[in-house]
Amino acid sequence: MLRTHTCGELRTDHIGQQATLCGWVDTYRDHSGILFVDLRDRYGKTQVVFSPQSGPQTLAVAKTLRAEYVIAVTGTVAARPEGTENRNLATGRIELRAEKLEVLNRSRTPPFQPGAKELPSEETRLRYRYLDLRRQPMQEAMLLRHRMIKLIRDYFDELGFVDVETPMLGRSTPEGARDYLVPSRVHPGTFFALPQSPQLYKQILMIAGYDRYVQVARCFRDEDLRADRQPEFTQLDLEMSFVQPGDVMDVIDGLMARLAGQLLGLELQLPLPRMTYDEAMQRYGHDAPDLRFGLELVDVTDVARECPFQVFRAAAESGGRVRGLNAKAAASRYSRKGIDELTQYVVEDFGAQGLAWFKVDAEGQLASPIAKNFEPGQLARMAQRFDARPGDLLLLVAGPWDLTCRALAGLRRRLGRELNLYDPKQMHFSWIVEFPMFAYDEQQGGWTAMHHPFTAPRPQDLPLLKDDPGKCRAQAYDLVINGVEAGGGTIRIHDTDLQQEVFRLLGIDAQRAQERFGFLLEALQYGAPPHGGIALGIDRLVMLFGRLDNIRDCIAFPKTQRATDLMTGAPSEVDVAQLKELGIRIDR
RNA sequence: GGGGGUGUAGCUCAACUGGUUAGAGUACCGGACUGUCGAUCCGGUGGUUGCGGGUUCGAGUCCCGUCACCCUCGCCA
Repeated sequence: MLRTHTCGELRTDHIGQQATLCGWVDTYRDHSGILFVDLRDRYGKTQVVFSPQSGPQTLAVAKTLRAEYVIAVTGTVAARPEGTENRNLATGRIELRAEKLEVLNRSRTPPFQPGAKELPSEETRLRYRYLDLRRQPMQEAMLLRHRMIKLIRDYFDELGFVDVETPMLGRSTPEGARDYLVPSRVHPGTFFALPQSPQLYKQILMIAGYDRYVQVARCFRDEDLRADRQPEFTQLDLEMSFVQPGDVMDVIDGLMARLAGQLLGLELQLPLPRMTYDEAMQRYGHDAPDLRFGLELVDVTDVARECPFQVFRAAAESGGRVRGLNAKAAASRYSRKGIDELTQYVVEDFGAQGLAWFKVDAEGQLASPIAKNFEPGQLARMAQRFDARPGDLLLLVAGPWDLTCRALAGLRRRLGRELNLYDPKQMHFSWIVEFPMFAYDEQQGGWTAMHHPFTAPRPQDLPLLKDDPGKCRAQAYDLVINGVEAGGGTIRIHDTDLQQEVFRLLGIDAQRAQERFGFLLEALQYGAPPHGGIALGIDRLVMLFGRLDNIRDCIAFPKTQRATDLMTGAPSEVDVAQLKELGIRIDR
């Protein structure tokens, strides 16, 4: 090693010792006769002092040092003179009195300094990612990620899980997300697809008898990005044989308890709370509700049906709902203009017709421009239903069930943030269970799988497959942390006949099923054990545990929202020769 | 595909309703300084106001188009 210690290591115990440090020049303070350099590596910072005692040659070279130069300094560890200690620095009681300096590498003037307070634009950070990754917050995020994955691997190893790698080059399955395709040179005109998840492979592993499988697996989905979504992401993927939903959830409960304990010092109460999908939609309008705060939805469709207010009555009479929420004590917080903004939000983002509102006056009466459209008794019933108290603000949306869910869930999330209804440091873990098997696709006019087509229905719902698929519930469970879907899983179908029946319901005819999933259908006929599993988004977990608000901040080399890499310039055009070899011609 | 935000010096930002030569901090360059730690002090360099077009006597500012980045709806089995 070129160094004897790291830049975060030296303490008063080392006083008098010779030491050699290597690192980057974080800052330098040149006083002509004496010169200070804060030398930085990922372990910390140490002050190096160059003075006439360092020798004229060394001092002269030190004067040429600039930000981000890489140097090796040898010297004596010394106590700082009284009164010059730096309490903000772990190494602040000592300094290295330089005797020898070697410039290992110079740096161009960096576009930004990793130690600076002001953060450059994210564009600049991504363009010069190697500089950004030198920043302490990024190094902490990378370290947190490393520690989390280490804990995960240890945990599953203790439980007897086997880590098996599955292929990155697989078969395209147009169901679900768009695939990233990889052309085959050997078979021109054909393509591999990068995995959206190792779903089918892990089921095959169960059939192969591996019993408990785990993998930290890279996955790819060619869909539009979000603050918590990358085209390339990492899943904790696992599968178990001979299990029921509770068995999988118990394993994850244990993992979450360990991660929360080891990484955050939080003790989780197990089992984690479990709520059905129906209850979540009823109470929060969302299948991944943020349960750090209440603000539950209230249904007043029955009142709306009788009231003269046309907007409400029409919604109620056409099978829709009128629901709303009570922003406690928020009437003064939102002016007319503020409410207009909320209205614009639900209208533009969720397609609501509008946002009805009431402010609760000092007498507990509902006041609003639309109040005249209601009879006093109806207003009183609504006030009671919302538990309206003076100073409250009631916000209501009328429309089809799923629209009221989406709009009010969005509104609830927004109000939770704007009204500081929760402590940002708080963590809430819960399960949402018993999802519907199918969702009806209005455009295509048919059933689609809510999770994926290999999901097993609840045994008691089997008759519903034929009679009323919409009511059929799956053996499915999602882990929700702070309103973020951290992962989801299901018990799988292990019976060929049932699998074929589900395919039929989804409009996947026998021939297509055979083409795409024939290998699975075949494998199911060779002694498939009952099995199920789950996949958790590791990037999201790191984001949540690190209290980051952006998934890019916990990925070393992330993509932009347009799925490009600003550092490498990927994706890029390729040589005509490469295309020719693959039998591909670009049409544009 | 839709909605919104941002784009001015290497970086972070400013520039009232359109009006003189587009400013500040920082970085950078030069000078001074032997105990600083966001060092300080003096001086200096640095601009295609993302790009293209238009309106106007005059555009960083207004209009149209376009590009990039971010947030979001759709999408993400």
